[in-house]
Amino acid sequence: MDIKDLDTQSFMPGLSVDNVIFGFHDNQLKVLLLACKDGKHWMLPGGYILKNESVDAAAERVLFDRTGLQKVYLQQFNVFGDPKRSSASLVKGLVKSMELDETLNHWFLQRFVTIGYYALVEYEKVKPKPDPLSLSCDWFEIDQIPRLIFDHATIIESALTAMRQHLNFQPIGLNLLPSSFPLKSLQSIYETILGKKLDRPNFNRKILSLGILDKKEKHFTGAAHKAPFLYSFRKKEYYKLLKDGIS
Amino acid sequence: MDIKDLDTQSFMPGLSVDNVIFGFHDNQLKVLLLACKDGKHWMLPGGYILKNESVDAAAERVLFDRTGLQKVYLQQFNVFGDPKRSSASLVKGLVKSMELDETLNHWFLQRFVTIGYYALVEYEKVKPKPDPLSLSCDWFEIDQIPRLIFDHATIIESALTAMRQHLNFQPIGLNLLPSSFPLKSLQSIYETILGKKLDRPNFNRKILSLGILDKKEKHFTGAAHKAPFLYSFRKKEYYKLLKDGIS
DNA sequence: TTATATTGTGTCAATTTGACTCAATAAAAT
DNA sequence: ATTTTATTGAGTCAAATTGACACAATATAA
Repeated sequence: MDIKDLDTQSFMPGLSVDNVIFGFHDNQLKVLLLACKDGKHWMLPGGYILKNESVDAAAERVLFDRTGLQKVYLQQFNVFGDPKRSSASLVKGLVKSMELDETLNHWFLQRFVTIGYYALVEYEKVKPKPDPLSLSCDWFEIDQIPRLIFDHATIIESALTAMRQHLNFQPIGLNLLPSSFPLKSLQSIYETILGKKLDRPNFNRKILSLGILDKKEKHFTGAAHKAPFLYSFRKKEYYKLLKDGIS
Repeated sequence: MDIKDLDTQSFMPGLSVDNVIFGFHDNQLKVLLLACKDGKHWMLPGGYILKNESVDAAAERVLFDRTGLQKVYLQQFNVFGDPKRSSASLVKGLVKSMELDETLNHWFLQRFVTIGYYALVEYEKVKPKPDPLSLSCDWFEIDQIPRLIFDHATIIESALTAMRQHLNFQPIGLNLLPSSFPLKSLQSIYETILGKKLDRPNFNRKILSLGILDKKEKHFTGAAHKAPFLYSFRKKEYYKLLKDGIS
């Protein structure tokens, strides 16, 4: 997005998209956030919808602009349409800190309905880029989220709930893990999303029975224990399951 | 909605809600549709969002205006945001048939992103009321849907898919059936939504094990077979399951 | 050589599911 | 009055799945 486009009527008024971008690193689920220029708040990577652009394409564009990634799992999950979701006083502070042309104020001060998406991306492949309205772009552990603007904390909560439900009838992990990985990493993702510990033998049995994994070579981590086997996703079978649903 | 409000800037531009309202009658799942004034198309009950109204509230208002019902299950399920979802030529025909003031044309000719909701309502309680833009309001069997405008057929398909998935971890039926009903009616709802036949003994066992039903008196239908027992939902337990999810 | 941590396999009972059978019964047909 | 028909609801049983463990294998550190 280019700020100067805001007053040239390039975007649909009153509508935005916000992406909850999940990555996985150090056996932790992380979320990508942007630092507001007021130095006090963080926010979700979001943006507006071009007049001739589909809403899905806008979400993909925002994802690409912040991460450089394309063609990853990006799922619309909820619309946040409360007229009071952004407080006027906070917006005014933010707009002031952005030092924008006065004529742009009316854009930011309007009411926005935002469409929430969540994305699953490979942490290592992301090159976080702040947008023109923010100072920096960084990963945060899911249970150490800083102070967020508006209802963005609610949006993240809601994304987690949606993922938790999708997990029941969709495979997960292909866009979240590197091309090969130990089973334990996949289990940790499930545990973090579900918010509970899983029994390893039972998890392995279950996930292997889906027929979406290929066993590869052993991986010597240097740690003082048996080396785990690495696995990779069988993409064709994975996408088939994603489409048709589990069981 | 009052048509004259359209040019007084009462509504959020470019945004609408569309409700897929499901009812159940004659062992058939039905959808409530409105007849367009062009005499050729039908459409979903939809509307616009007041400047100071939440999106959910707008969907509730549309539902109430068409059915007279409030406080029923109404679930947001998807946003339809393709810029080409409404064809300009069709819109022009529709606007012409509505014989509106010329100044309103710009409202209908703009691009709309619509937020899809589906509702489950008790068929017998609905008093279908056409809106100011339509000729009539009627129920249609789910597999006998007439020609619809725009992407409304896709929206109905998508609502069914969403329901099918929700069925896996949510109870269903409370707002779709009268206060007491035979188990077979509930089974028929499940069968219609899932699009497949279910084994009666197994269905009964499963649904009764949820602990959300109270057995009531026998109901003599006048048919030449054993009279079925009626059941009613235990509302407290039903809503708890709706909130927490099944299993 | 032993200790430690973690992996992958194996077991087994409990639970759930799928595919059936069958007796009960409300009304119509004889 | 008796038989027939259609449908309900209970019961059975093997197969599949799940949950809760035990345990052997093994990569490195002590």
